[in-house]
Amino acid sequence: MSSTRSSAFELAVLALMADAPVHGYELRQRLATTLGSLRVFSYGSLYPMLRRLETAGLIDSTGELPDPDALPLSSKRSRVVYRITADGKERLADLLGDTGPASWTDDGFEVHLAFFSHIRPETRVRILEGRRRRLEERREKLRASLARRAERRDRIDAYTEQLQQLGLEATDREVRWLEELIATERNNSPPDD
Amino acid sequence: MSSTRSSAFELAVLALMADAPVHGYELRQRLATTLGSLRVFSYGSLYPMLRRLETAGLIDSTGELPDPDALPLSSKRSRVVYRITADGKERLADLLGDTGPASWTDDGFEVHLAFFSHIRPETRVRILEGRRRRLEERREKLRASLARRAERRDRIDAYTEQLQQLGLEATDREVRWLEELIATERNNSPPDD
DNA sequence: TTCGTCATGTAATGGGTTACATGATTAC
DNA sequence: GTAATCATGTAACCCATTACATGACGAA
Repeated sequence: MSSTRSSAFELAVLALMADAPVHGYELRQRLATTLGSLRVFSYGSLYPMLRRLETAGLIDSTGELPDPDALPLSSKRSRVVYRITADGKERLADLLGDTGPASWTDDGFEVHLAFFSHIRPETRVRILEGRRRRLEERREKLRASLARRAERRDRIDAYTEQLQQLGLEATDREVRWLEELIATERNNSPPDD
Repeated sequence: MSSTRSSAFELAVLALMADAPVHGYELRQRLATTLGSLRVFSYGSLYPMLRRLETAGLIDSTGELPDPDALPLSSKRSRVVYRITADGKERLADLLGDTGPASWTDDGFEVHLAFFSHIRPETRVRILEGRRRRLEERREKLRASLARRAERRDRIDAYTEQLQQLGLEATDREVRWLEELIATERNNSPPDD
């Protein structure tokens, strides 16, 4: 219910807050480094989002000071520090476990992956497989389209065909990439490390 | 001036209309087939867009009947048929020639490519090179990020690293794809055919 | 003292979607 | 006659961005 699909954003915020309490400004920096250029959120969307989350009881800002000591930037600047609540943690778990109806263009998967370490291994495999299924569907559509073109039953532009060819290769590569990740995951170890 | 970045949409509409007069409903079908799943526009955005274009004098709807004869679906259904104006053609030429500040995530390039046959060969090369430059920048950023990680100066998630690795490969492949297209274009012939 | 950056927010705008409303025509 | 699809539109909403407004603090 009420799953307003800014959920990737919400997921990222809650996940970062689950590690440690943060204030808005810091949160944005961390989002930028964690998500890379996957997605950049402006303050104009971040602060209203924090409001929403607090109203929903998923985070709260009552405790004002984040780290009393051991802080090099010990400043008394006005900050609003948020921490995740019990409800928020539940919501986070839901979001993390949800593969969603996400189409292959959604950055939902990428954001998910950025917080994969927060997820139980079985769930990880489920999510990876979901992504693979969607990519396989796309791959089939592209193959079908290219095949129709080859049979001259369809008239698409030569440039569009090149684009589809590139898309097909990329999709195929990502499917194989996912299969490697799934295999590694089933082997019970995260990639690398 | 006033380049409200729904220009990819505008470009597609004007380009299709430059081929032949169309009405809104048909336009949407054609957009869907021409652009594939690149981008799908709903009527809720298409009809207002047609209004805007007409107000701007880029298209006009005075001539109501598109094809008096030679029409299998000869129906008297109420239609508003639009044709491109002289101003509209000018605008289209501008849009087609513009590579824009488009970031690598923009679908502007893909839409452009879908109408590449409308563009003069030299301009095509310019656009392809622009895209290549942006991709090369992205490639360098990804390489730098991965290198930092390798030197342990940066701590990014293992999954994120995998994602960056995939992104790097995809970017690299697209650069090479572009180089082939550019070479073919310099050879003065469109790909395939 | 002035500039950068920390820090929080609001208002206006952009660019789109879904759902709704309406009705004619065609195929079964 | 009834369902699909052709055809045009509007209203409500969603999600996010840019630009603006404000102000404190630290460093040059």
